[in-house]
Amino acid sequence: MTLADQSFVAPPLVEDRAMIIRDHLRDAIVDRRLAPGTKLNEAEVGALFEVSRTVVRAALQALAFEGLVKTERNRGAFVANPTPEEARQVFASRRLIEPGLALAAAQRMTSGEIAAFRERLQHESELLNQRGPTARRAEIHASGDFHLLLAKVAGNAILLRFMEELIARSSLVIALYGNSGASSCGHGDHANILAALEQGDGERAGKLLLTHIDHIEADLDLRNTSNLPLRDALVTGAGKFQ
Amino acid sequence: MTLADQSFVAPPLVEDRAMIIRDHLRDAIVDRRLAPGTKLNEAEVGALFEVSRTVVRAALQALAFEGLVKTERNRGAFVANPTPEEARQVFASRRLIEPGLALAAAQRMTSGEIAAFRERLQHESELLNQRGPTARRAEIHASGDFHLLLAKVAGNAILLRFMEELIARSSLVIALYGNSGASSCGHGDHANILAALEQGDGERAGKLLLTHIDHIEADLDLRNTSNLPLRDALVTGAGKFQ
DNA sequence: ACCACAAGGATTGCATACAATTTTGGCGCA
DNA sequence: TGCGCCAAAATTGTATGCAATCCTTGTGGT
Repeated sequence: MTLADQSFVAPPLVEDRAMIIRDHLRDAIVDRRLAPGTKLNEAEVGALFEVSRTVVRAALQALAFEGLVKTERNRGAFVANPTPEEARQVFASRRLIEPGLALAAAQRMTSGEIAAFRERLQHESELLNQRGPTARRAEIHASGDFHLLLAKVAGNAILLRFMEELIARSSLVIALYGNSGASSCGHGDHANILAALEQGDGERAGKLLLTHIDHIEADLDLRNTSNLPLRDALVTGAGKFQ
Repeated sequence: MTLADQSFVAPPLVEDRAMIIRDHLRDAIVDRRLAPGTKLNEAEVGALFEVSRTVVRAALQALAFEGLVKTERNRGAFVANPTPEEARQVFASRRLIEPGLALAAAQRMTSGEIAAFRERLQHESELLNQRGPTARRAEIHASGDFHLLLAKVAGNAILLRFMEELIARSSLVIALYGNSGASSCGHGDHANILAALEQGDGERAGKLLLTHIDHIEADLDLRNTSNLPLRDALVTGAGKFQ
C-alpha cells in the first residue's frame, strides 16, 4: 500500500458529531443491538461517545423525526417499538411508493447503476449462505440497501429520503416481528426485479416489487404482542392489571 | 367575571416551546412573510419569542428536516429556496402518493369526514371571492388543507406526515414560482375530487388528483431563476463569476 | 400485608458561558 | 481606487449549571 492509496480519504474536516451519533444509534436500532423500548439516557449516550448532552439531544431529535425513537416529555427517548398497526402502515407506504420508483428507475438506469445492483445481489447471496445472527442482521441490512439503491436510481431526492425512513423502520419491524423461519425476504425476488429493470420494464418491476413486499409482510407475525419489554408491554398493551 | 370563568383554561400545562416556534416559523415561511433565503438568526428569533437559543435551535432543526430550512454548518439557517428541480420533485412525489391516498380515503370516509370536506370547500370559495395578498395567502393555505384532509382520512399516519411536508413545500414553491395570473389552483378541481370520493370512486378521485396537480404545476414558471436573493443566486446558479 | 404519600435521587428542559468559526471592517500598500 | 490581509465583531457549536419534573423507595397508617 502506498501513500497514494490513502490520499482518497474524503476530508470530513468538519464533522457533525450529532449526525455521526445519530447514524451509530440508527445502525444499532436497525440491527436490533438496541432492543425496542430501550431507554436512551442522554448522559449515558453522551459518555459513550464522549460528547455533551447537547449533541446527544440533537441526535435523538433527528431519530425521533425518522420514527426510530419516541420521545416523551420529561421522560426521555426510547427506541421505537412499532405496533402491528404501524408496521402495516410502513408497508402500505412502501407499496404506494416503490412501484413509482421502479417506473422512474427503469427509464433512468445507467449501465454503471446496473453494475451496482449486480454487486448488491452478489453480496446478498453470499450472506444467504452464512448462518448466525450476525449474518442475518447483515442480510436484513443488505436487503434494505437494494431498495435504497432503487430509490437513488429513481433520482428523486425527496422520495429517497422517505424511503430511507421507511427502510429503516421496515428493518426494525422485521427484526421485531419476523419469523426467522422463512429466513427473510426472498433473495430471488430482488433478482427478478433487477431483470425487469434491465429490460426497461418498469411496470413489471413495480408489480414484482408489490409481490415482494407481500412476501416480506407475509413472513411477519403481526399478531404477536409478546416479547415486549416490561413497561411498554403494560402501557401499550391492555394488560391484566390496568 | 368569576373565578370559575378562568377555570376553563385548557391546560397546555407543559407546552413544547420549540414546536410552537417551529409552527410559527413554518407558517411565516409558507405564507412567504419570510422570503426564501432569509437568514434565521438564532439570537434574533430567540429574542422575538423570548426563549434561549437552545429551543430555537431545536425548532430550526425540525424545519430543516422538513426541507423548509437549509442549514449550513457554522453559517446558520436559511429559509429554503427551492430550485425548479426540487419543485418538480415535490410534485412528482405528490403525483405518486396522492392517488393512493384517494383510494384509501374513498373506502374509509365517514359522513362526518364528508361534512368536514364540504366545510373546507365552502371556506375556499369564500376566499376565492376576496382580493389582495392576504386572501391569496389564505387561499394557498386552504388549498393545502384540502389535500391534508385527504391524507388524514386515508388513515396512514406515515403518509400523512409525508404529505404535511410535501404540502408545506408545495406552498413555498407556489409562492415562489406561481403566476399569480391564474389566481391559483382551480377550486373546481377540489369539488370534483370530493364528488368522486363521496361516490366511493377512489380511482376516479385519484385520476382527478393527477390532473389537479398538473393544473397546479402548469401555473408555475419553473424557468424563472431570477428573484433569487443574492448569495444563493450565485452559489446555486452557474453564475458568470464562478 | 397493603395502600398512601413524602423525601430523595435521577433525568430532562432550558439558559447561559465559553470555544470555534465565520464575517465584517479597516488599514496599508501598490 | 482597488486589492489583500489582519484584527475585531458577530454568529454558531458545544459544554455546563440550574430549575423543574418524574421515578424510586422507604415509611407510616390502616
